[in-house]
Amino acid sequence: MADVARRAGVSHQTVSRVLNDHPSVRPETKERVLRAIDELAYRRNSSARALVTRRTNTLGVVAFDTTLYGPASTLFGIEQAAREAGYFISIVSLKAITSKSVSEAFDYLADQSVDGLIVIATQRSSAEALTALPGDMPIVAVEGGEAPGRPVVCVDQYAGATAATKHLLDLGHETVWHVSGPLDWLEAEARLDAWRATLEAAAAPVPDVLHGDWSPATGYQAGRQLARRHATHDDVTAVFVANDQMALGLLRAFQEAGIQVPKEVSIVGFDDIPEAAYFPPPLTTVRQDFAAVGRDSIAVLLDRIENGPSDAPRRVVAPATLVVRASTAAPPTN
Amino acid sequence: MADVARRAGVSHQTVSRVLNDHPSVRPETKERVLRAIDELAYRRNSSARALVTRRTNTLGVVAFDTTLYGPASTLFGIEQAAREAGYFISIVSLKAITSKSVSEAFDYLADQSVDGLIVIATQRSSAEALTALPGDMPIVAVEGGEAPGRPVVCVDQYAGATAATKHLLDLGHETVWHVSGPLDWLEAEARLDAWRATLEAAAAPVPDVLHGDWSPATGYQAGRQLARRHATHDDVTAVFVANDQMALGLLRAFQEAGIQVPKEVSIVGFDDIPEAAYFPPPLTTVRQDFAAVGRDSIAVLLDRIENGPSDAPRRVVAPATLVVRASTAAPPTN
DNA sequence: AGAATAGGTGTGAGCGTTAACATATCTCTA
DNA sequence: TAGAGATATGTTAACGCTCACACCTATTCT
Repeated sequence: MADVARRAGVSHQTVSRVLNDHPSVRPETKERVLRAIDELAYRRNSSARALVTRRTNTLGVVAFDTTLYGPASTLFGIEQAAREAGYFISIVSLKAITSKSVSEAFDYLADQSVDGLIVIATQRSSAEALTALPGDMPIVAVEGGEAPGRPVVCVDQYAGATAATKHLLDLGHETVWHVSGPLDWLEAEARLDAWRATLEAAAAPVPDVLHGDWSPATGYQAGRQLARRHATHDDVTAVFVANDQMALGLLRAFQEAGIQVPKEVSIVGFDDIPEAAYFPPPLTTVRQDFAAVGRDSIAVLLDRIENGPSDAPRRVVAPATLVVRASTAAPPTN
Repeated sequence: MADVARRAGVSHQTVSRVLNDHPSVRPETKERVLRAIDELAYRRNSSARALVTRRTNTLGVVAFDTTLYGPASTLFGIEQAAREAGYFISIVSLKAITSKSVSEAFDYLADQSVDGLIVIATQRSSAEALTALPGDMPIVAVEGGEAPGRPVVCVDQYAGATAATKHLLDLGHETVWHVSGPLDWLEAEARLDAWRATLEAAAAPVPDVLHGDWSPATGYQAGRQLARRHATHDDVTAVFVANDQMALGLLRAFQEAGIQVPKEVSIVGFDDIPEAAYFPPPLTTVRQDFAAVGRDSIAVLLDRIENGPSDAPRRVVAPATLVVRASTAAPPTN
């Protein structure tokens, strides 16, 4: 910086002013400084800057299983939004979410002096871990349920699951079965709750819930169970599956059992992964607006960083929309 | 730090020594300092440290379309390995890879003073952009072809594609068709080359190549073309598809055309995405060891950072293994 | 015309850490 | 027991930047 100042014939402070767009620098001087910067390929030292401003311009993100479509998309959205806002993103991708691993991740990122933290708190345990974190760092929970005192940004799981269930009821199905995700996931719980509430509101019977772990394998198992039931009873005509991957497993199990979708049984998934449109048959599912989640979470976090903690607990909800394809139809008329 | 020193009754330098595991500190003193650190919940300022050591302990990663399974998995592997090595990871996820966007990403990360850079250079253009980057920063290319002068870490695409093609030939197929990825992707090119070379080595005819863009949609289109060919000619019995998502599109097209897999036509994919085992039918495919790629790329990069640029251009290759499932069988005997 | 104001620029200090050197204490050997 | 060497600790000076303030020049107002 001293070199630049010398070359431009000004003081280091003026160089600093140019770098920070300070208003009171003569255009001519500014021009001269910029030229010097360019000629010397000068780059300001971010560490020195961070040392004095006490701001690293870096945001930490704690995520879990980022190879799944949902988390990966959320992460992507966050990264885009952060970069647009001029912030760097430092990521910790956890293999398991426990109170311990989350607080380790917190320590790790705090050591890096991040300005704020986004925790993709998909699981109940992580939402709990969140409340245990020191309170002086701005934190936003993404997909977290009620993290007391922390702002939360999430997709409207409830509305999405309601739309899915309602779609099936509206087609004329007596009731809708449900294959849920692991119940320690808040999303799984929200989808389950919405499904049940929608059935109850329609005075439809509420069948037993089948449980999976998001994987196609468990969807397949659930599918086999439902196929057996289909063979003996006659009341399985519609299934709302908590994500697309499990829905794929279900489709496979039904195919093996000779059950036609959607002629005999209708299926709705959740996520709208890129493959969903090419499932056999193309899957009716619920699409989540991950880009909006990314934008909103960054916006809320930056607000917290700049204006300090707000008293009003915020909860920002991104839309989820039903995408109707070929896996749903009216029930068979016996 | 001064507070800690005062509380422990030592100088700030001794505190620094304890923090950096300097050998010559009396255990008793160390104990006292550690207690003071703990009591005051002291955290060393990473910016100040970076300022004087000229090391930020941060690695930059430039990636592209991180919602795809491959890049997301690679990223995950890199993050795990970096954290294990005590480094932070700062990510830039590009929407498009051009020479311009890569060099912008470089500037962005250079402004953050990263100690080194990993570029997931899946596309030819990014591999080229790589060579244009300033030479004073340690850089490792992941999945890049020959980035002159830069070390490269990649999956053995060639061996994987060879195994896939050979598997089909060994089953008795006269030849193997190929649906490639976009040819500006180095992986697509390597898989194509390996496929062609394997056919030629076996003196099998080399059919025209069909082209897709990795998406199920283009796989579907390719599948329709092949289904038409299947109806008129009789020479489509085996297809090697450059990734699993396109293979899904193919399966769908074949199903619509009434072509049975694997009875009439065998299909092999590439990637082994989690869904692949539940495709109709379960897909024979090639699995890539992304964790190894992550580990290796970090290892090579840290080597460069610590020992300076080496004269020997390195190329580290991670294994790809064929996973045989139910989408491949011997050709029909007419 | 003189004073008040605003715009443009320079000076010095300090952010919290580590490196280099200086100093004090201990241990071992001749 | 003296003195060399190792061990343990303290002192001072950077690292490269921004902040607070001081200063100087124009311009405007009374």
